[in-house]
Amino acid sequence: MDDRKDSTETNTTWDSLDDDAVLSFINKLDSHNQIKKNNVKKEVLTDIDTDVDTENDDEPELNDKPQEGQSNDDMLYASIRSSQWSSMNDSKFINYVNKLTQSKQFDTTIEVENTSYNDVQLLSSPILPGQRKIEIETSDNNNDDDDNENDENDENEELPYDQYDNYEDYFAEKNRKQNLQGEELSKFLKANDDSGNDYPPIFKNCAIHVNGRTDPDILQLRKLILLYGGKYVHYLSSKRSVTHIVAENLPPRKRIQFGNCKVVSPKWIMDSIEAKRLLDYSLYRIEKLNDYGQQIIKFPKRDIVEENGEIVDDNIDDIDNDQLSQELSQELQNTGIDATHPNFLKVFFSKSRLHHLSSWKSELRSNFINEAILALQSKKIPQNSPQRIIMHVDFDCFFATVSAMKHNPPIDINTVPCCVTHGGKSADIASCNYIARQFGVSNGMWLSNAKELCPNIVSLPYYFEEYETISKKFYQKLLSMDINTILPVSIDEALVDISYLCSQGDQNVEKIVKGIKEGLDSVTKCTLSCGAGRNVLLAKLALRKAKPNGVYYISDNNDQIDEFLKTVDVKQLPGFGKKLYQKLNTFYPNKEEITVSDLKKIDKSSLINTFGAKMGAKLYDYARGIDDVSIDILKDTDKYTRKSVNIDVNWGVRFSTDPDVETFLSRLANELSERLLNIKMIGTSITLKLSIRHTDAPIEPTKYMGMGRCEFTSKTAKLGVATRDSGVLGSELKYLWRFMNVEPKELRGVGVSMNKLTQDDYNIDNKQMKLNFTSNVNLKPPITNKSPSPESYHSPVKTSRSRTGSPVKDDPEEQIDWDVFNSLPPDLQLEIKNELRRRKLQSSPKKRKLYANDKDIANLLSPKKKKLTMELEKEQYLSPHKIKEQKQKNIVFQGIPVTDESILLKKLVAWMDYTLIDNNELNENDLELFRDFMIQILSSSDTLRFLRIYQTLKRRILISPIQESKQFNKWNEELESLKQLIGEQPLSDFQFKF
DNA sequence: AGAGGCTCAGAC
DNA sequence: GCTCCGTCTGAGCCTCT
Repeated sequence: MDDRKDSTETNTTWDSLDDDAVLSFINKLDSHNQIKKNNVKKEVLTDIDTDVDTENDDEPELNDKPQEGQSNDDMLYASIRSSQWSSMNDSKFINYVNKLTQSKQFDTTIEVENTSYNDVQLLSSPILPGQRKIEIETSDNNNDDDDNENDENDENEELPYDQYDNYEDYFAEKNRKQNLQGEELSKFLKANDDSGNDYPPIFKNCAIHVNGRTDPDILQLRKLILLYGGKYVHYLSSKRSVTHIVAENLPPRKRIQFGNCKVVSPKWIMDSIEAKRLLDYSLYRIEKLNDYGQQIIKFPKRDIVEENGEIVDDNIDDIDNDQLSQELSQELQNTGIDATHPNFLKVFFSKSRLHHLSSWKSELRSNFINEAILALQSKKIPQNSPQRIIMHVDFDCFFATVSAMKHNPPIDINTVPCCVTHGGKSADIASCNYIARQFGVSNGMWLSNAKELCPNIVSLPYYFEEYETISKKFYQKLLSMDINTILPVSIDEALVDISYLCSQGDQNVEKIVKGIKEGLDSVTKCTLSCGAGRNVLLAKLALRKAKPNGVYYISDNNDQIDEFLKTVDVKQLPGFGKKLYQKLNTFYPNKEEITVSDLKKIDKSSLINTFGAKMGAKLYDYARGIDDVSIDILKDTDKYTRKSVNIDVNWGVRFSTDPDVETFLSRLANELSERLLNIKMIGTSITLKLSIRHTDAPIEPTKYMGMGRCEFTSKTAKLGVATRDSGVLGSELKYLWRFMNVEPKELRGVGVSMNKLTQDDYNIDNKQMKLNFTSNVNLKPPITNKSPSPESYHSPVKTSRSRTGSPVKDDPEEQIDWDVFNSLPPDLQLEIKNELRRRKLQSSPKKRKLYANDKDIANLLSPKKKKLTMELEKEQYLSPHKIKEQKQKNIVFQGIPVTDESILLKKLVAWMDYTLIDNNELNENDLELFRDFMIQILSSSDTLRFLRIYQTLKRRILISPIQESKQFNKWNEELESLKQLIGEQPLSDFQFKF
């Protein structure tokens, strides 16, 4: 089975083969393996649904009714006990498992029991490759449990089920035998292991082996483990794939293949060559975190250095079992990798080309520009050249060139069509070379589409570090020249003022530019192109002409410029995209290609009418070759200071519940806070941007984990105080999320944006500031090492005027020392945040605008909307014979059917908060409507739902920061009377806790 | 008229 | 086997004051 891996690794250089050769090679191997497989009579259940055993005689009935107070595990085990599962054959068992696990009664989140490593008895150890052959005498002395043996032998090897009265006894006996085997193996290994390695316990009783990648089956597998009684699962994972899962305390059962997952016995592990290889592979790889950081077991005494330079901590005592279990269940919960994973952001950004592009750019804008300013100032280049010459220099298909060069073996960019992608059919092409472009391939295209156009195209991986390295050389080289100024455009592109250089020597601009290009070529070992002209516009247009691998200069002569512009397609103008083209098209409805000369014919006022004041004027100038944009970084420093910090995630966003989203928002807040810290800035305005699946778009877009067609919406909150405190940002984002009222399942993208930025210098100044809201919260002065001024104890809230010594109550400008804030206990923090919110809502009239949203509960509860609801409610009396479900659908509150429970609860909670926290009036009519609604639920015998709603509100009111107000009392009364309602119900078989 | 929020387009 | 569709800026248009 592993022959394939070996031969590919040792005998073949994959990279030298073209796609076809690789394919035929793989096919050969596959057919070879197929033959081998067919010689073995074995049940492989790859497609469970289609292979249903019709003989269901001994298949237990599934009890579909979940019972109150039982955990999922309880139910599973109860289900196992009550069934004769042990007497089933594999196919029946799997079938049964499937039914069980696919039925809705099992939550997908199953707690994994924690065990400490110390409690685990070392019964066996992994087998090192190339070591002596292992021979172990086992009690039943069967040697046929390896991969090639057949099922009937397996059957014989099993303990006879019928000899045992119950599962427990059978289990105990089987377990005893297994343990015996394990002990012997352990003894043997200990006796023969002279390596001095102290391996952690890996195998106890049984192992589940997942042969291949993480896939949707993993969830099923997780349940399977539970069904087998596995209490704790270790899993060893390599990059992107779980290769091995080892579960403790699995009751023995013969090997089972489940999809591509296997449950194997320890004996199999002992005997199987495949297992040894797997272990070897795992042991080697295990040191490396997989993409999502699910590194589980750390091996001591092994000095393996992580690829990206991080040295893995080898201390086995550091293993955090809680975290381990958590990560594991998280992994198994997710059928794919999506934004619910704790490490999603980190991994996602590390692989996102667009993110890299952006961070490189901002890095250049801050660090490089500063460096360049110093370098340029020290050079004292005369700025009084007779003519200004701007050069736009850019790598030819940068990513493709560098990836091809750094690939092993290197790809000849000039002969082989290639592109840079993550691989896969809907992977975006980040960059493709000019050979590929001849086939019609272009950047941004999906790989599958590119392959249709160019079947031989080679897909290269990203080498982000290499791009940076080469870019550095590029910029250093540019800086070393006598340039007037330089404006970095992106990692591979810069605008350079070469006026001074061109005024020296023989003053042949084209020759000078060519010299620069060749210098850059040789430094970077790539090819670049340069365009030059009297301004940025012309430089950019010239660059288009120069590409690839060339230079072009538009002479500084009005006639020649006009001549050049005539033929230029308007789409080449910088900033002129699809939408502007559509607008321009109204002037020339039938023209195929609109050129700049066509644009020039349109008078200025028409342009301004069509494109707006600024854009119209700009286009008017562009048509005449005029562009006065400056690239002088020495002069306009203000222009290059950051105005906003954004985080956008529009890939992998798949949430099912509000808490999922809120957790994610917290992570975004942390990330945002970190990024702000990096640039030492704070802000007063935060925006939440949501991408919501378009109603016409399919639930799952064609692009894997993509966003598909979406509608966009955003909402801004003013913070009232400049901060980057992640807690504040997080709760602000959650607050916005709540008010935007979006169904979590429909979310396809989330973005946050921090605006109104200022340099963070207040942090240094105000270490001593304290918090205190005298009315609500009694704060003890925090203990500080330094002795604060007496004043700071009494005026802990910093106001703009407090500096001058007269703190003013309720000043909206108040500022909080977040360091002090963070040192407070969480409950106090919460109180303070709520207090802040209350003040802000009252002090900032803009905030009210949130309530003007027509989705908001406050408006839904207005009389106009109420009528609508009444009409909806009337409908339900029209058809008395509807089935229960339909009847329930007609129980509606504010347009939300009771069946949309999560939306309903969200709305109710928002309503409650609106009245409690934000201290708005609780309308008597609204309350009545709500009461009617609850009574309807109760009379439809949907007591559980009634309870859930009740309990949600009850919990909410219990944690409400406002515990004493008119509204609070009203709500309390209302909930109390709802509670009474249940008491009147005839149904008494429910038990509830209030 | 000016300020500010939301949205969109465009660039890499 | 899928795949990493971010981030900044400026303009236009709207509403509120």
